[in-house]
Amino acid sequence: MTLRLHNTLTRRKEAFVPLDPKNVRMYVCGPTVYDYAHIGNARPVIVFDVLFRLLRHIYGENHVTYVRNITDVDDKINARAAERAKGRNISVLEAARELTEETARIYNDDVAALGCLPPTHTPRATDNIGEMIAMIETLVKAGFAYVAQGHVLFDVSKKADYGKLSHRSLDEMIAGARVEVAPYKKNPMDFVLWKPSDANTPGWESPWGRGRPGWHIECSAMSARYLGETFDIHGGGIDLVFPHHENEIAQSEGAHHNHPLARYWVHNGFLQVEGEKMAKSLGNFVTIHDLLRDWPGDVLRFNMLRTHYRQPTDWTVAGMKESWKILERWYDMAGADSSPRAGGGFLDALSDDLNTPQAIAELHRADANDLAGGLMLLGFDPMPVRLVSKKPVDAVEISRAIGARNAARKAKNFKEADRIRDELLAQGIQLKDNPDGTTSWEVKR
RNA sequence: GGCCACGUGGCGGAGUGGUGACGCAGCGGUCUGCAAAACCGCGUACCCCGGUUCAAUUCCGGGCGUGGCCUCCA
Repeated sequence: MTLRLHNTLTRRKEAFVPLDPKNVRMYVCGPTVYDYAHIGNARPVIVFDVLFRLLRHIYGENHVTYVRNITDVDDKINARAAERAKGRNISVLEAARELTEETARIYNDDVAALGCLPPTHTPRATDNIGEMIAMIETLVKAGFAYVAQGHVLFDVSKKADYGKLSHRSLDEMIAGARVEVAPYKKNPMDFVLWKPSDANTPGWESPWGRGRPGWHIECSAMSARYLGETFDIHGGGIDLVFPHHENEIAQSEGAHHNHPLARYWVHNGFLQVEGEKMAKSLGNFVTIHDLLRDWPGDVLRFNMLRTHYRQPTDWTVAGMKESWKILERWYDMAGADSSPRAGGGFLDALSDDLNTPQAIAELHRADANDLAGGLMLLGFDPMPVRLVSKKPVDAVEISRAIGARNAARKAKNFKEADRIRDELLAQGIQLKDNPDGTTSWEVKR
Protein backbone atom coordinates (compact mmCIF):
# COMPACT_ATOMS: atom_id res chain seq x y z
CA MET A 1 0.00 0.00 0.00
CA THR A 2 1.45 3.35 -1.07
CA LEU A 3 -0.27 6.63 -0.53
CA ARG A 4 -0.63 8.52 -3.76
CA LEU A 5 -1.77 12.12 -4.01
CA HIS A 6 -2.61 14.34 -6.94
CA ASN A 7 -0.09 17.17 -6.92
CA THR A 8 -1.25 20.44 -8.47
CA LEU A 9 2.40 21.33 -9.15
CA THR A 10 2.82 18.44 -11.57
CA ARG A 11 -0.85 17.75 -12.28
CA ARG A 12 -0.23 14.11 -11.69
CA LYS A 13 -0.79 11.53 -9.03
CA GLU A 14 2.47 10.92 -7.22
CA ALA A 15 3.64 8.51 -4.56
CA PHE A 16 3.70 10.37 -1.27
CA VAL A 17 7.09 10.28 0.44
CA PRO A 18 7.32 12.47 3.54
CA LEU A 19 10.46 14.42 4.32
CA ASP A 20 10.42 12.96 7.81
CA PRO A 21 8.13 10.00 8.53
CA LYS A 22 8.44 10.84 12.23
CA ASN A 23 6.87 14.22 11.58
CA VAL A 24 4.63 14.47 8.54
CA ARG A 25 3.59 18.09 8.09
CA MET A 26 0.47 19.54 6.48
CA TYR A 27 -0.87 23.08 6.19
CA VAL A 28 -4.41 23.94 5.09
CA CYS A 29 -5.81 27.40 4.58
CA GLY A 30 -8.48 28.09 7.19
CA PRO A 31 -11.41 30.48 7.40
CA THR A 32 -11.55 34.25 7.37
CA VAL A 33 -13.67 34.78 10.43
CA TYR A 34 -16.14 37.52 9.59
CA ASP A 35 -19.30 35.45 9.02
CA TYR A 36 -20.71 31.93 9.23
CA ALA A 37 -18.84 29.45 7.06
CA HIS A 38 -20.87 28.03 4.18
CA ILE A 39 -21.14 24.46 2.99
CA GLY A 40 -18.47 25.06 0.35
CA ASN A 41 -16.07 25.96 3.15
CA ALA A 42 -16.85 22.65 4.79
CA ARG A 43 -15.46 20.67 1.90
CA PRO A 44 -11.74 21.28 2.46
CA VAL A 45 -12.22 20.99 6.21
CA ILE A 46 -13.72 17.51 5.86
CA VAL A 47 -11.45 16.35 3.04
CA PHE A 48 -8.24 17.31 4.80
CA ASP A 49 -9.53 15.89 8.07
CA VAL A 50 -9.78 12.55 6.28
CA LEU A 51 -6.26 12.99 4.94
CA PHE A 52 -5.06 13.91 8.45
CA ARG A 53 -6.64 10.74 9.82
CA LEU A 54 -5.18 8.62 7.03
CA LEU A 55 -1.70 10.05 7.62
CA ARG A 56 -2.05 9.36 11.34
CA HIS A 57 -3.11 5.84 10.51
CA ILE A 58 -0.09 5.29 8.27
CA TYR A 59 2.63 7.17 10.18
CA GLY A 60 1.27 7.05 13.72
CA GLU A 61 -0.95 9.42 15.68
CA ASN A 62 1.94 11.40 17.10
CA HIS A 63 3.86 11.71 13.87
CA VAL A 64 1.63 14.09 11.94
CA THR A 65 1.48 17.85 12.43
CA TYR A 66 -1.54 19.59 10.93
CA VAL A 67 -1.83 23.38 10.89
CA ARG A 68 -4.97 25.25 9.89
CA ASN A 69 -4.85 29.00 10.32
CA ILE A 70 -7.53 31.46 11.31
CA THR A 71 -7.49 34.66 9.29
CA ASP A 72 -8.56 37.41 11.66
CA VAL A 73 -7.14 40.40 9.84
CA ASP A 74 -8.91 41.24 6.63
CA ASP A 75 -10.73 44.15 5.03
CA LYS A 76 -14.09 42.36 5.16
CA ILE A 77 -13.56 41.95 8.88
CA ASN A 78 -12.70 45.61 9.14
CA ALA A 79 -15.86 46.62 7.32
CA ARG A 80 -18.05 44.49 9.60
CA ALA A 81 -16.20 45.73 12.65
CA ALA A 82 -16.83 49.34 11.67
CA GLU A 83 -20.56 48.53 11.52
CA ARG A 84 -20.43 46.89 14.92
CA ALA A 85 -18.56 49.72 16.53
CA LYS A 86 -21.12 52.28 15.37
CA GLY A 87 -23.08 53.77 18.23
CA ARG A 88 -21.18 51.75 20.80
CA ASN A 89 -18.37 52.93 22.97
CA ILE A 90 -15.76 50.62 21.48
CA SER A 91 -13.02 51.03 18.92
CA VAL A 92 -13.01 49.36 15.54
CA LEU A 93 -10.09 47.31 16.76
CA GLU A 94 -12.07 46.05 19.75
CA ALA A 95 -15.07 45.37 17.56
CA ALA A 96 -12.90 43.39 15.16
CA ARG A 97 -11.53 41.32 18.00
CA GLU A 98 -15.05 40.68 19.27
CA LEU A 99 -16.28 39.67 15.83
CA THR A 100 -13.39 37.35 15.07
CA GLU A 101 -13.45 35.69 18.50
CA GLU A 102 -17.16 35.04 18.19
CA THR A 103 -16.99 33.79 14.60
CA ALA A 104 -13.98 31.58 15.29
CA ARG A 105 -15.76 29.99 18.25
CA ILE A 106 -18.83 29.16 16.17
CA TYR A 107 -16.60 27.85 13.40
CA ASN A 108 -14.78 25.53 15.77
CA ASP A 109 -18.04 24.21 17.19
CA ASP A 110 -19.51 23.63 13.72
CA VAL A 111 -16.40 21.89 12.45
CA ALA A 112 -16.31 19.67 15.53
CA ALA A 113 -19.92 18.70 14.82
CA LEU A 114 -18.78 17.59 11.37
CA GLY A 115 -16.54 15.06 13.07
CA CYS A 116 -13.29 16.85 12.33
CA LEU A 117 -10.35 16.48 14.67
CA PRO A 118 -8.83 19.71 15.93
CA PRO A 119 -5.62 20.40 13.97
CA THR A 120 -2.36 20.29 15.89
CA HIS A 121 -2.11 24.10 15.67
CA THR A 122 -4.71 26.71 14.72
CA PRO A 123 -2.70 29.94 14.72
CA ARG A 124 -4.38 33.31 14.34
CA ALA A 125 -2.89 35.82 11.95
CA THR A 126 -2.91 38.62 14.52
CA ASP A 127 -0.72 36.53 16.81
CA ASN A 128 1.90 36.32 14.07
CA ILE A 129 2.29 39.90 12.88
CA GLY A 130 5.90 39.99 14.09
CA GLU A 131 6.77 36.93 11.99
CA MET A 132 5.13 38.52 8.96
CA ILE A 133 7.04 41.78 9.36
CA ALA A 134 10.29 39.85 9.72
CA MET A 135 9.57 37.89 6.55
CA ILE A 136 8.70 41.03 4.62
CA GLU A 137 11.96 42.65 5.77
CA THR A 138 13.86 39.62 4.52
CA LEU A 139 12.11 39.89 1.17
CA VAL A 140 12.94 43.58 0.86
CA LYS A 141 16.59 42.96 1.74
CA ALA A 142 16.80 40.12 -0.75
CA GLY A 143 15.42 42.35 -3.49
CA PHE A 144 12.14 40.47 -3.93
CA ALA A 145 10.07 43.30 -2.54
CA TYR A 146 9.98 47.09 -2.71
CA VAL A 147 8.39 49.92 -0.80
CA ALA A 148 6.07 52.32 -2.61
CA GLN A 149 3.71 54.91 -1.11
CA GLY A 150 3.55 53.20 2.27
CA HIS A 151 2.93 49.80 0.69
CA VAL A 152 5.36 46.95 0.44
CA LEU A 153 4.94 44.98 -2.77
CA PHE A 154 6.29 41.71 -4.00
CA ASP A 155 8.09 42.10 -7.32
CA VAL A 156 6.98 39.08 -9.32
CA SER A 157 9.54 39.76 -12.05
CA LYS A 158 12.25 38.77 -9.55
CA LYS A 159 10.84 35.28 -9.13
CA ALA A 160 11.78 33.44 -12.30
CA ASP A 161 9.35 30.57 -11.80
CA TYR A 162 6.38 32.68 -10.73
CA GLY A 163 3.26 30.92 -12.03
CA LYS A 164 4.56 27.37 -11.65
CA LEU A 165 1.68 26.23 -9.46
CA SER A 166 -1.16 27.67 -11.52
CA HIS A 167 0.73 26.84 -14.71
CA ARG A 168 0.49 30.19 -16.35
CA SER A 169 3.14 32.58 -17.46
CA LEU A 170 3.35 36.22 -16.49
CA ASP A 171 2.56 37.12 -20.11
CA GLU A 172 -0.68 35.13 -19.97
CA MET A 173 -1.69 36.72 -16.72
CA ILE A 174 -1.09 40.21 -17.97
CA ALA A 175 -2.93 39.45 -21.21
CA GLY A 176 -5.94 38.19 -19.29
CA ALA A 177 -5.96 40.85 -16.62
CA ARG A 178 -9.18 42.81 -16.25
CA VAL A 179 -8.24 44.86 -13.25
CA GLU A 180 -7.00 48.34 -13.03
CA VAL A 181 -3.41 48.39 -11.89
CA ALA A 182 -2.46 50.49 -8.89
CA PRO A 183 -0.09 53.23 -10.08
CA TYR A 184 2.63 52.41 -7.55
CA LYS A 185 3.12 48.88 -8.88
CA LYS A 186 6.21 48.18 -10.95
CA ASN A 187 4.57 45.20 -12.57
CA PRO A 188 0.83 44.68 -12.92
CA MET A 189 1.00 41.32 -11.16
CA ASP A 190 2.92 42.59 -8.13
CA PHE A 191 0.95 41.96 -4.95
CA VAL A 192 0.75 43.60 -1.56
CA LEU A 193 2.73 42.34 1.41
CA TRP A 194 1.97 45.27 3.69
CA LYS A 195 -0.39 48.20 3.40
CA PRO A 196 -0.97 51.32 5.46
CA SER A 197 -3.86 51.58 7.94
CA ASP A 198 -5.63 54.78 8.89
CA ALA A 199 -6.56 55.58 12.48
CA ASN A 200 -9.89 53.72 12.25
CA THR A 201 -8.45 50.55 10.76
CA PRO A 202 -6.68 47.85 12.72
CA GLY A 203 -2.95 48.26 12.28
CA TRP A 204 0.46 47.50 13.71
CA GLU A 205 3.68 49.48 13.87
CA SER A 206 6.21 48.40 11.27
CA PRO A 207 9.36 49.69 9.56
CA TRP A 208 6.99 51.10 6.90
CA GLY A 209 4.68 52.84 9.34
CA ARG A 210 1.44 51.74 10.94
CA GLY A 211 -0.25 49.20 8.72
CA ARG A 212 -1.55 45.69 8.22
CA PRO A 213 -0.46 42.65 6.28
CA GLY A 214 -1.64 41.67 2.82
CA TRP A 215 -3.64 38.49 2.48
CA HIS A 216 -0.98 36.01 1.46
CA ILE A 217 1.86 36.74 3.83
CA GLU A 218 0.16 35.31 6.91
CA CYS A 219 0.16 31.77 5.57
CA SER A 220 3.82 32.00 4.61
CA ALA A 221 4.76 33.29 8.06
CA MET A 222 2.64 30.83 10.02
CA SER A 223 3.55 27.74 8.00
CA ALA A 224 7.23 28.58 8.43
CA ARG A 225 6.79 29.07 12.15
CA TYR A 226 4.96 25.80 12.79
CA LEU A 227 6.17 23.54 10.00
CA GLY A 228 9.52 24.91 8.85
CA GLU A 229 10.70 26.26 5.51
CA THR A 230 9.71 23.15 3.60
CA PHE A 231 6.90 20.83 4.59
CA ASP A 232 5.01 17.98 2.98
CA ILE A 233 1.46 18.92 2.06
CA HIS A 234 -0.28 22.22 1.46
CA GLY A 235 -4.03 22.03 0.94
CA GLY A 236 -7.03 24.20 0.17
CA GLY A 237 -9.81 24.86 -2.29
CA ILE A 238 -8.96 24.96 -5.98
CA ASP A 239 -9.91 28.64 -6.16
CA LEU A 240 -6.93 29.39 -3.93
CA VAL A 241 -4.39 28.12 -6.46
CA PHE A 242 -4.22 31.57 -7.95
CA PRO A 243 -3.39 34.01 -6.61
CA HIS A 244 -3.16 32.91 -2.98
CA HIS A 245 -1.02 29.81 -3.15
CA GLU A 246 1.05 31.07 -6.06
CA ASN A 247 1.90 34.12 -3.99
CA GLU A 248 2.62 32.08 -0.88
CA ILE A 249 5.16 30.15 -2.89
CA ALA A 250 6.74 33.34 -4.20
CA GLN A 251 7.04 34.85 -0.70
CA SER A 252 8.20 31.77 1.13
CA GLU A 253 10.68 30.64 -1.45
CA GLY A 254 11.95 34.19 -1.87
CA ALA A 255 12.53 34.45 1.87
CA HIS A 256 13.97 30.96 2.22
CA HIS A 257 16.76 30.78 -0.38
CA ASN A 258 14.41 29.22 -2.91
CA HIS A 259 13.77 26.15 -0.79
CA PRO A 260 10.40 24.75 -1.87
CA LEU A 261 7.48 25.70 0.34
CA ALA A 262 5.51 22.47 0.09
CA ARG A 263 6.19 19.31 -1.86
CA TYR A 264 2.61 18.22 -2.51
CA TRP A 265 -0.11 20.72 -3.30
CA VAL A 266 -3.56 19.25 -2.86
CA HIS A 267 -6.73 21.08 -3.91
CA ASN A 268 -10.38 20.17 -3.58
CA GLY A 269 -12.94 20.92 -6.28
CA PHE A 270 -15.83 23.32 -6.15
CA LEU A 271 -19.32 22.76 -4.84
CA GLN A 272 -22.68 23.76 -6.24
CA VAL A 273 -26.06 23.76 -4.52
CA GLU A 274 -29.04 22.07 -6.19
CA GLY A 275 -27.41 22.42 -9.59
CA GLU A 276 -26.63 26.11 -9.26
CA LYS A 277 -23.63 28.02 -8.14
CA MET A 278 -23.95 29.15 -4.57
CA ALA A 279 -24.36 32.88 -4.28
CA LYS A 280 -25.99 35.24 -1.86
CA SER A 281 -27.83 36.85 -4.77
CA LEU A 282 -29.38 33.50 -5.74
CA GLY A 283 -30.62 32.95 -2.21
CA ASN A 284 -29.07 29.49 -2.00
CA PHE A 285 -26.30 30.39 0.37
CA VAL A 286 -26.16 27.49 2.81
CA THR A 287 -24.16 27.80 6.02
CA ILE A 288 -22.79 24.87 7.97
CA HIS A 289 -24.43 26.30 11.03
CA ASP A 290 -27.91 26.24 9.48
CA LEU A 291 -27.49 22.75 8.06
CA LEU A 292 -26.49 21.44 11.48
CA ARG A 293 -29.83 22.61 12.80
CA ASP A 294 -31.66 20.13 10.55
CA TRP A 295 -29.17 17.35 9.93
CA PRO A 296 -26.79 15.29 12.02
CA GLY A 297 -23.17 16.35 11.44
CA ASP A 298 -22.30 12.78 10.46
CA VAL A 299 -24.77 12.97 7.57
CA LEU A 300 -23.17 16.17 6.27
CA ARG A 301 -19.76 14.61 6.54
CA PHE A 302 -20.79 11.43 4.77
CA ASN A 303 -22.58 13.32 2.03
CA MET A 304 -19.40 15.25 1.35
CA LEU A 305 -17.27 12.13 1.12
CA ARG A 306 -19.52 10.39 -1.41
CA THR A 307 -17.85 12.46 -4.14
CA HIS A 308 -14.12 12.36 -4.84
CA TYR A 309 -12.54 15.51 -3.44
CA ARG A 310 -11.21 16.79 -6.76
CA GLN A 311 -14.49 16.31 -8.58
CA PRO A 312 -17.04 19.10 -8.74
CA THR A 313 -19.97 18.23 -6.49
CA ASP A 314 -23.61 19.18 -6.25
CA TRP A 315 -25.04 19.63 -2.76
CA THR A 316 -28.70 18.51 -2.68
CA VAL A 317 -31.34 17.66 -0.12
CA ALA A 318 -32.00 14.42 -2.02
CA GLY A 319 -28.37 13.48 -1.58
CA MET A 320 -28.52 14.27 2.13
CA LYS A 321 -31.54 12.00 2.56
CA GLU A 322 -29.77 9.19 0.75
CA SER A 323 -26.69 9.70 2.91
CA TRP A 324 -28.76 9.57 6.08
CA LYS A 325 -30.41 6.36 4.99
CA ILE A 326 -27.11 4.63 4.28
CA LEU A 327 -25.49 5.79 7.50
CA GLU A 328 -28.49 4.76 9.54
CA ARG A 329 -28.32 1.21 8.25
CA TRP A 330 -24.56 1.08 8.74
CA TYR A 331 -24.72 2.37 12.28
CA ASP A 332 -27.29 -0.31 13.08
CA MET A 333 -25.14 -3.10 11.74
CA ALA A 334 -21.62 -1.91 12.61
CA GLY A 335 -19.74 -3.90 15.24
CA ALA A 336 -19.60 -1.99 18.50
CA ASP A 337 -16.18 -3.04 19.78
CA SER A 338 -14.05 -1.87 16.89
CA SER A 339 -11.29 0.68 16.45
CA PRO A 340 -10.17 2.67 13.43
CA ARG A 341 -8.69 0.29 10.92
CA ALA A 342 -8.70 -0.48 7.25
CA GLY A 343 -8.99 -3.74 5.40
CA GLY A 344 -7.35 -4.33 2.02
CA GLY A 345 -9.64 -2.82 -0.57
CA PHE A 346 -10.73 -0.02 1.68
CA LEU A 347 -7.22 1.17 2.46
CA ASP A 348 -6.16 0.76 -1.18
CA ALA A 349 -9.01 3.03 -2.23
CA LEU A 350 -8.27 5.69 0.37
CA SER A 351 -4.59 5.55 -0.46
CA ASP A 352 -5.29 6.13 -4.12
CA ASP A 353 -5.57 9.89 -3.91
CA LEU A 354 -8.21 9.72 -1.21
CA ASN A 355 -10.79 7.89 -3.32
CA THR A 356 -13.55 8.03 -0.74
CA PRO A 357 -16.38 6.94 -3.11
CA GLN A 358 -14.43 3.78 -3.87
CA ALA A 359 -13.69 3.31 -0.17
CA ILE A 360 -17.40 3.68 0.60
CA ALA A 361 -18.19 1.04 -2.03
CA GLU A 362 -15.79 -1.29 -0.21
CA LEU A 363 -17.67 -0.65 3.02
CA HIS A 364 -20.88 -1.78 1.33
CA ARG A 365 -19.19 -5.15 0.91
CA ALA A 366 -17.61 -5.29 4.36
CA ASP A 367 -18.67 -7.32 7.41
CA ALA A 368 -19.79 -5.63 10.62
CA ASN A 369 -16.32 -5.24 12.12
CA ASP A 370 -14.56 -4.03 8.97
CA LEU A 371 -17.44 -1.66 8.44
CA ALA A 372 -17.07 -0.17 11.90
CA GLY A 373 -13.29 0.05 11.59
CA GLY A 374 -13.51 1.74 8.20
CA LEU A 375 -16.16 4.18 9.36
CA MET A 376 -14.03 5.15 12.32
CA LEU A 377 -10.99 5.67 10.13
CA LEU A 378 -13.10 8.02 8.00
CA GLY A 379 -14.02 9.94 11.13
CA PHE A 380 -17.40 8.43 11.95
CA ASP A 381 -18.34 7.08 15.32
CA PRO A 382 -20.94 4.43 14.50
CA MET A 383 -23.33 5.03 17.36
CA PRO A 384 -26.98 5.18 16.32
CA VAL A 385 -27.55 7.96 18.84
CA ARG A 386 -25.41 10.26 16.69
CA LEU A 387 -28.04 10.18 13.97
CA VAL A 388 -30.98 11.12 16.12
CA SER A 389 -33.14 13.61 14.30
CA LYS A 390 -33.21 17.18 15.46
CA LYS A 391 -37.00 17.03 15.17
CA PRO A 392 -38.56 17.01 18.65
CA VAL A 393 -40.45 13.78 19.41
CA ASP A 394 -42.30 12.54 22.45
CA ALA A 395 -40.74 9.13 23.05
CA VAL A 396 -43.05 8.34 25.97
CA GLU A 397 -46.12 9.02 23.90
CA ILE A 398 -44.78 6.89 21.08
CA SER A 399 -44.07 3.89 23.27
CA ARG A 400 -47.55 4.22 24.76
CA ALA A 401 -49.02 4.15 21.25
CA ILE A 402 -46.88 1.14 20.36
CA GLY A 403 -48.21 -0.65 23.44
CA ALA A 404 -51.79 0.10 22.45
CA ARG A 405 -51.16 -1.08 18.91
CA ASN A 406 -49.58 -4.33 20.03
CA ALA A 407 -52.53 -4.98 22.32
CA ALA A 408 -54.87 -4.43 19.39
CA ARG A 409 -52.80 -6.75 17.21
CA LYS A 410 -52.93 -9.44 19.88
CA ALA A 411 -56.71 -9.11 19.91
CA LYS A 412 -56.65 -9.35 16.10
CA ASN A 413 -58.14 -5.89 15.92
CA PHE A 414 -56.01 -4.98 12.92
CA LYS A 415 -58.14 -2.06 11.94
CA GLU A 416 -57.30 -0.30 15.20
CA ALA A 417 -53.66 -1.41 15.05
CA ASP A 418 -53.27 0.05 11.56
CA ARG A 419 -55.02 3.23 12.58
CA ILE A 420 -52.45 3.79 15.33
CA ARG A 421 -49.60 3.01 12.94
CA ASP A 422 -50.94 5.42 10.32
CA GLU A 423 -51.43 8.11 12.91
CA LEU A 424 -47.81 7.85 14.00
CA LEU A 425 -46.67 7.82 10.38
CA ALA A 426 -48.60 11.02 9.80
CA GLN A 427 -46.45 12.53 12.55
CA GLY A 428 -43.33 11.27 10.80
CA ILE A 429 -42.82 8.25 13.05
CA GLN A 430 -42.20 5.04 11.13
CA LEU A 431 -42.77 1.79 13.05
CA LYS A 432 -40.73 -1.34 12.45
CA ASP A 433 -41.89 -4.75 13.70
CA ASN A 434 -38.69 -6.65 14.31
CA PRO A 435 -38.38 -10.41 13.69
CA ASP A 436 -37.98 -10.99 17.45
CA GLY A 437 -41.45 -9.61 18.14
CA THR A 438 -40.39 -6.19 19.39
CA THR A 439 -41.38 -2.95 17.73
CA SER A 440 -38.97 -0.07 17.14
CA TRP A 441 -39.40 3.28 15.45
CA GLU A 442 -37.51 5.96 13.64
CA VAL A 443 -38.13 9.46 12.46
CA LYS A 444 -38.87 9.50 8.77
CA ARG A 445 -37.53 12.38 6.74
C1' G B 1 -11.42 38.20 -23.79
C1' G B 2 -7.02 34.80 -21.62
C1' C B 3 -6.02 30.15 -18.84
C1' C B 4 -8.13 25.64 -16.63
C1' A B 5 -11.41 21.61 -14.90
C1' C B 6 -15.62 18.62 -15.44
C1' G B 7 -19.94 16.14 -18.65
C1' U B 8 -21.19 8.09 -16.99
C1' G B 9 -28.05 4.44 -16.38
C1' G B 10 -34.35 7.61 -13.26
C1' C B 11 -30.70 9.77 -9.47
C1' G B 12 -25.75 9.77 -6.84
C1' G B 13 -21.02 8.09 -8.17
C1' A B 14 -16.11 5.05 -9.10
C1' G B 15 -13.42 3.08 -13.04
C1' U B 16 -11.39 1.07 -17.59
C1' G B 17 -8.37 0.65 -24.80
C1' G B 18 -11.73 -5.21 -25.34
C1' U B 19 -17.57 -10.15 -21.22
C1' G B 20 -22.10 -3.08 -17.42
C1' A B 21 -17.92 -1.16 -9.69
C1' C B 22 -20.99 0.40 -5.66
C1' G B 23 -25.25 2.88 -3.62
C1' C B 24 -30.36 5.30 -3.79
C1' A B 25 -34.94 4.91 -6.23
C1' G B 26 -37.90 1.23 -9.04
C1' C B 27 -39.62 -3.90 -10.12
C1' G B 28 -40.09 -9.26 -8.44
C1' G B 29 -39.55 -12.56 -4.17
C1' U B 30 -38.85 -14.19 1.28
C1' C B 31 -40.66 -12.50 5.92
C1' U B 32 -45.34 -10.05 7.94
C1' G B 33 -52.37 -10.25 9.89
C1' C B 34 -51.17 -6.29 6.16
C1' A B 35 -47.22 -2.95 5.88
C1' A B 36 -42.42 -0.99 7.19
C1' A B 37 -37.49 -2.68 8.13
C1' A B 38 -34.27 -6.62 6.84
C1' C B 39 -32.67 -10.30 3.34
C1' C B 40 -32.50 -12.50 -1.92
C1' G B 41 -32.94 -11.46 -7.22
C1' C B 42 -33.44 -8.02 -11.47
C1' G B 43 -30.08 -2.83 -15.06
C1' U B 44 -26.90 -4.00 -22.82
C1' A B 45 -25.10 4.09 -19.10
C1' C B 46 -20.74 6.60 -20.59
C1' C B 47 -22.73 15.04 -24.08
C1' C B 48 -22.17 15.70 -29.82
C1' C B 49 -18.99 15.30 -34.36
C1' G B 50 -14.54 13.69 -36.47
C1' G B 51 -9.66 10.94 -35.99
C1' U B 52 -6.13 6.91 -34.22
C1' U B 53 -7.00 1.49 -33.40
C1' C B 54 -8.70 -5.16 -34.92
C1' A B 55 -11.44 -2.63 -30.83
C1' A B 56 -12.91 4.06 -27.58
C1' U B 57 -17.08 5.48 -22.64
C1' U B 58 -11.60 5.22 -21.90
C1' C B 59 -6.41 8.17 -26.39
C1' C B 60 -6.20 12.76 -29.96
C1' G B 61 -8.77 17.12 -32.38
C1' G B 62 -13.11 20.20 -32.79
C1' G B 63 -17.95 21.61 -30.89
C1' C B 64 -21.75 22.23 -27.10
C1' G B 65 -22.94 22.52 -21.85
C1' U B 66 -21.67 23.42 -16.61
C1' G B 67 -18.18 25.35 -13.34
C1' G B 68 -13.39 27.65 -11.60
C1' C B 69 -9.35 31.35 -11.83
C1' C B 70 -7.75 36.07 -14.00
C1' U B 71 -11.40 40.98 -8.57
C1' C B 72 -8.23 38.84 -0.75
C1' C B 73 -15.35 33.89 -2.89
C1' A B 74 -13.03 27.14 -0.37
